[in-house]
Amino acid sequence: MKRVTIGDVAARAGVSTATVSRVLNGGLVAESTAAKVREATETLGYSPNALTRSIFAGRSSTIGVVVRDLSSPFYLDLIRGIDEVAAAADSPVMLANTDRDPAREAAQVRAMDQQRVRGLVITTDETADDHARRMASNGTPCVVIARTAPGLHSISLDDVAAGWLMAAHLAERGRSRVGIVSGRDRPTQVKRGEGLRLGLAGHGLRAPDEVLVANDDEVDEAVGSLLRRNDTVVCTTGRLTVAVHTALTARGLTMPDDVGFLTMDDFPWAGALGISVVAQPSYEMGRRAAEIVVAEPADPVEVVFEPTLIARGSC
Amino acid sequence: MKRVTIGDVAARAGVSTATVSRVLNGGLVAESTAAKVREATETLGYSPNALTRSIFAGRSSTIGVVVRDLSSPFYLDLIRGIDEVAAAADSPVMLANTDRDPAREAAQVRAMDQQRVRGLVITTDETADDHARRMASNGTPCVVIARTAPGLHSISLDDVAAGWLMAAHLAERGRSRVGIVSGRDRPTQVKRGEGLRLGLAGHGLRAPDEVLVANDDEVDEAVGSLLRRNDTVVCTTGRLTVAVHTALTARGLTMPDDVGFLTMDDFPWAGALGISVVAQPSYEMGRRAAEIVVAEPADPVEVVFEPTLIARGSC
DNA sequence: GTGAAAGCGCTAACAA
DNA sequence: TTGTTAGCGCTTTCAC
Repeated sequence: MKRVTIGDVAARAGVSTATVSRVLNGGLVAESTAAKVREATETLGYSPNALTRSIFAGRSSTIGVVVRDLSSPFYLDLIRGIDEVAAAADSPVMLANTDRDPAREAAQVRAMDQQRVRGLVITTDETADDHARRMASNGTPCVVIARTAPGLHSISLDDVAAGWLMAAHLAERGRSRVGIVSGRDRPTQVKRGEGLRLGLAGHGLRAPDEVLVANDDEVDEAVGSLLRRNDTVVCTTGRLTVAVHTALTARGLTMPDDVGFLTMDDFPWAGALGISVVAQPSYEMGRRAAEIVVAEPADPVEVVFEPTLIARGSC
Repeated sequence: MKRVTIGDVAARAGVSTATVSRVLNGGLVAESTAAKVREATETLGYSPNALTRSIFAGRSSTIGVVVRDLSSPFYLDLIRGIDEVAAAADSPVMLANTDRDPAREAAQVRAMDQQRVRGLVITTDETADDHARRMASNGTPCVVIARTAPGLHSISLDDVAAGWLMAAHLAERGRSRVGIVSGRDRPTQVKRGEGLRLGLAGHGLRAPDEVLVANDDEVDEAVGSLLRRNDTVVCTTGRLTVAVHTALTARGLTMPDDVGFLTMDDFPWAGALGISVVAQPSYEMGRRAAEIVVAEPADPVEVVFEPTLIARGSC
C-alpha cells in the first residue's frame, strides 16, 4: 500500500528522477525517453505529489476561502464565483465555514496560513485581520469581502447606495411608515441603515423605526413590534429574509396590500414570490476576489460594486 | 519576505530544530526549554508549514469534496454536513465544482488525489469511479453520494421509496392524472421514476406521462406538453424545482386548485410557498460521509437514508 | 532531555 | 539530452 513515487517511475523507465520530473513539468527531453517515462507513469499509476511540489514553490496552489455562513445565498454565489476563477487558474479551493464565531474565524485563517494557501478570501470580522495582514506581509494576497480593511484588498458593496436605493423605491411607492430589521452584524448593516435614513429624509419621509436582531428566532418579535407603527418592513440583510417573510405571512398579511416588504440580496425564489430586493452582484464579487488573488497586485486594491434594485411588487 | 522556518525558531531559542518540533507536536521537552521555544515562535510569528508536515504523514489532513452543482440546495447542505465533521476532526475541506461535466469530474478527482487528501466525498458520475477506486486501493477512503459503487463507500437515498412516497401522497390527494418531469441525470432519477410508477399502479392509478429534461431551459416546454393530459406535475429532482414551479405559475395556474405540484428535496422557501416535497436528509448525509472518511473503515460501507414526505398543500 | 543526521518526494542547479 | 547533487521545511531515529 506504499504509494508510487517519482523514484519508482524513474527506475522502471531506466532514467533518473530528474528526467521524470522534466517530462512531468515540460522540460527538454528526447521524445523517445519521454515515451518510456510516460509508459512507466501509466502502468505504475503514478500520481505526482502536489504537496511536495508546493514545498519548493514555497506555497501551494490552493486558494483559501473563509466564509461566515454557508447557508446564505450570498456566500454561495460568492463561492461559485471564486471557484470558477480558481478552476481556470488550476487552483483548488479550500473552504472553511465559521458560523460567525470569532474564535473559529481566527483559527480558520491561521489554518489557511499553515496550509500555505496562495491567497485568501475572507468574509470574517476585524478579529482575523491581524493575522491576515501578517499573511499579506508574507506575500499572500488577502481579499476581505463586504468591508474595507487597511492594508488588505477588499471587495465591497456601496452599502450607502443600497440604502438610498431602498429609500427611493419606498418613496416612489408611497411607503411612508417604514420599519427596519437589521442584523447586529457588521459595518454593512450600519451603512445600509444610514443610507436608508438619509434617503427617506431626503424624500421627506418620516424617520424609520429600527430593530436590531441577532438570529432568526428573534425576528418574529422584532417584526411584531415594528408592525405596531408601520405598514412597511425593510430588511437590510439577506440572511434574515426568510425569517422576516415568514413573520409577515404568519400574521396573515399579504404583500403589497397589507404590508410592504423590501429586502437585500436576490435569491432564486424571489421571482416566484414577487419579492422586491436590492441585489448585489455576489457571483461577480467572488470572481473579482479570486482574480485579485491570482493577480497578486502589489498595492491594496479596493473594489466597490454598485447595488441594483429589482422591483417585483412586494412594496 | 522569506518565511520563518523551524530553523529560525530553533536558532532564536538556542536549541535544535528537533526540539522545536517536539515542542510543537507534544514530545518530551523540559518546561524551561519549551518556554524559550514558545517565546521564539511568538516573536518570530512562526506558522508551521502543514504541507511539509504532510509529506511525512504520506498524506494531508484535508478532506476532498467534488460536487456536480454548487447551486443546488442539496449539495449545499451536504457540504455543510461534511464541513461540520471535518472541522471537528481538524481537517480542512477542499472543494471542487464540476458543473456536471464528466471530463472535469475525472480531472477534479485526479487533482484531489495529487493533493493527497486523506479522503474523498464525490457526487460524480461513474466516469470518475476508476480513479476513485485506485485511490481507495492506496488507502484513501472514497465515499460516493447518491448511488452505490462496487468497492467504494456510498451514501444514498432509498430512491424507490421516495417514488413510493410520492405516489402514496398523490393517491391520497386523489391526483390521478400525473405527469413527471425528470432530470436526464443519473440512476437516482430512474429509481424514483420506477418507485413512482409502481406506487401509482399499486394504488390503481393510471400510468404517468414522463418527460426527460437536461436543463432549466427545456423545462417550460416539457411542462406544457405534460399539462395537455394531466392536472398534476411531479418533479423527481430538486435541481429543477424552481424551473418547474416557474413554468406552472407563468401559465397563471395556482396550486393546488388549477394544478397539483410535488417535488424532491426540501428547501428554505418551500414552507413560504406551500410546496409539498419528498425530502432527503442532505445535511445528515454529509455528516455521515465525512464520518466515514474520518473513520476509514476497512470494508466498503453502504448507508441508505430514508426519504420523508413533507405535505404543504401544493397537491 | 537534547542534538546530529538521515530522509520524506520532489525540483533545480550544475556538470557531463 | 541526461544524471548527479543539493536542498525545500519538517520529523524521527539514535546516540549522547
